[in-house]
Amino acid sequence: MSRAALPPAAPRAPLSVDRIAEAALALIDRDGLAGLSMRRLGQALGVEAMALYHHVPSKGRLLDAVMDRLVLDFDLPAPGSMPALDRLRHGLHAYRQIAIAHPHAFPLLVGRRFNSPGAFAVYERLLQAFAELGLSPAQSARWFRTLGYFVNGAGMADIASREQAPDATPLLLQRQPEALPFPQVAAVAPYLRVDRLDDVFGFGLDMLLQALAQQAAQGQTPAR
Amino acid sequence: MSRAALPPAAPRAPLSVDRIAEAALALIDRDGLAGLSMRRLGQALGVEAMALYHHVPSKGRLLDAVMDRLVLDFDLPAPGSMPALDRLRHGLHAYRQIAIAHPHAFPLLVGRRFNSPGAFAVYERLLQAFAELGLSPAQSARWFRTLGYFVNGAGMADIASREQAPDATPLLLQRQPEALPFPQVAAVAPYLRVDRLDDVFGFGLDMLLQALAQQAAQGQTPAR
DNA sequence: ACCTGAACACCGTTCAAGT
DNA sequence: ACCTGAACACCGTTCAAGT
Repeated sequence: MSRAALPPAAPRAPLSVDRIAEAALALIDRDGLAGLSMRRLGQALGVEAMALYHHVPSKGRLLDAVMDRLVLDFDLPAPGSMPALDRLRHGLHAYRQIAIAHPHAFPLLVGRRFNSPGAFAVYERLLQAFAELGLSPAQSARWFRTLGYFVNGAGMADIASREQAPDATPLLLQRQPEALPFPQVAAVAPYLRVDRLDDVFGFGLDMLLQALAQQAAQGQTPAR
Repeated sequence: MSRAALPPAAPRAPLSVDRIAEAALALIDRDGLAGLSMRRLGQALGVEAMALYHHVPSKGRLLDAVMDRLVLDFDLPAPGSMPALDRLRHGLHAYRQIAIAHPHAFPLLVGRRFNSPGAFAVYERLLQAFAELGLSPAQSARWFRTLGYFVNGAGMADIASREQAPDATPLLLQRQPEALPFPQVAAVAPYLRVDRLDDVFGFGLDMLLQALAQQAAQGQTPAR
């Protein structure tokens, strides 16, 4: 019924927040957010569920730890490595890849407040790029949020479009869009398909970064 | 223990999907998404939980019905009422208000696929505005998604920034930002506060609608 | 210090039964 | 046709106990 005890020569690695978070992410990736329970996580780690509470005070804080783990995949180039605008473009594409690589975990980044030191380190790099472009703190805040809104919304849409949840509504859009009583929707539907999501993301991001560059140039060379 | 039976003169209103969805939304608004259970919803409707399954096949489909109810608040002006760009601006501001009015339910709109007839009717109106501006179907799809990413991301950030969930991480940003070891974050933090969210949303939306107008004008008057 | 095991107050959903 | 009640297989978390 239970597995044979390991020999003392290979003792079980001790629990730690990092090890727990890593296992939690793996479980979420495999079974979805709803598939993560303290009991199943304990099982995956070879331990009773209640043992986890010695390292993590609640499931909420465990999810925060998973976010900290996730943000490590946010590959935002360091200042000096390339021009600021390229760093932003590269970084935001990498951020979207988190949504694609971890579709069940990504909503945590969007829906939960994220104020850990690791998160702040990423924010700092983003804001360095804005400052390098000559934006004021007020303008930096606006662009920080605007770009964040875009990439978070894009990631969520990527997930909602791709995911075939067992209770999801049927995908009316993917087949026979011409049968719909909505002519505009029917005409546009082919361009809303999942295989166009890369194109759309690149388009929207370029649109925003162009406007950002334009505004930065204006700020450095005041009109008149 | 149980409430007295109502007299036959005032028979309990019969259940219906709409009545169930309305009660579910009220429950979500009051107690959060996690506070919605079939048992508690039944209780709110004066009925056993299992009675709900005669009108709704699963909790997933119930959530779809709540989305259908929510989208009724999406006040997107009809064609002819005002210029296309103003309709878009008005509609997208109204959409954000859904996030602010129903912070616990809004994530459903962002995270779940939304292909009901009511949703298509809204999509149709949005796409009519793009067509009126002279966008091709391919361009309409790009702008439809780009604007959708922005408003969905903005709504989620509005919620995450405001909500004081019991297990949320502390709000390092709101107080003593100058104590952080991240100079750029410290400088920008005052402009990231909750009381600046209206300003940020207006800014980002204007940025996007400007780019959209610019592109529409180019499309109608081919260069050279 | 770290982990276990029982218990509490919940879940969504199935099923057989009532009217 | 519509609703009930018991049951099944789960939850997060508390608490007292073990080592």
